[in-house]
Amino acid sequence: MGQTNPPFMTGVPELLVLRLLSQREMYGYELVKSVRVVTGEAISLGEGVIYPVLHGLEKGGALKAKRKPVNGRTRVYYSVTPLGRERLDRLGSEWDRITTGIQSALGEAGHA
Amino acid sequence: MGQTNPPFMTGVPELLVLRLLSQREMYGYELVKSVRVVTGEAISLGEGVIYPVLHGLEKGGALKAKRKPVNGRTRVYYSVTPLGRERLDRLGSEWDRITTGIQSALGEAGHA
DNA sequence: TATACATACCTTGAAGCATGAGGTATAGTG
DNA sequence: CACTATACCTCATGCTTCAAGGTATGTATA
Repeated sequence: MGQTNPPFMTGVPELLVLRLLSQREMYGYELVKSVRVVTGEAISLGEGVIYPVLHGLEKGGALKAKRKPVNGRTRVYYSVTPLGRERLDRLGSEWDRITTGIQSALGEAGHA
Repeated sequence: MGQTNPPFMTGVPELLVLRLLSQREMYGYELVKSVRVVTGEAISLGEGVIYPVLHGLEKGGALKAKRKPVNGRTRVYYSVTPLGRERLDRLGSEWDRITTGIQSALGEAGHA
């Protein structure tokens, strides 16, 4: 049944979604593919991850949704609100803080 | 009640514990303080995090425990087994893969 | 017509795992 | 005698990722 709690992934979907949407508005299905591209295929998020994150962020006021009918199908475009930008800033700082700390720990290369 | 699933921390305790123990054997209480030091105070893991990780890794054969009485108190020293080293390598690669991917995504600095 | 695949939205169950708080006990210090 | 440091431990909570499955339209293929 695969892995439900893969290492180092907690918070990553939210960070990536906020980051991508801070550059331009996108819809869920587009985000799924975009994440793969911008991470150089390193990270792949399924729709089962993206949509809940989108809904959660919207409910929290970090995103704004806008429905657009395109070719008979309906797309839901999301954009980042000012509150979402704050959240992105905070998450980004946290990301830096933690990766810097770990890099420092891993860098103590056997200088014994 | 604080945060139960803080961003970016999943898998981090295990990575740090394996990394520190790969350099020299240590006991739980010592690890708690060591993590703070080697991460430059960026990451602080409580005993409620360290001990379960230690027990899980030992049960999985990645660590070996050795009891030593010191000054009337008992210390449980842990060292990394060959299997633990493999696990550390795998976790380390995964860490690199993900951080590289995210850095790449974050680096797309508004070139719009 | 039927088949299949891409687009595009969605929900759900499972379960891992960090966290804080709390518990036990010994040694040393004021 | 109280308080702090050392040193071990367990537990409930609940967030969050994930795979799998569900609905529906458009388009290409045979």
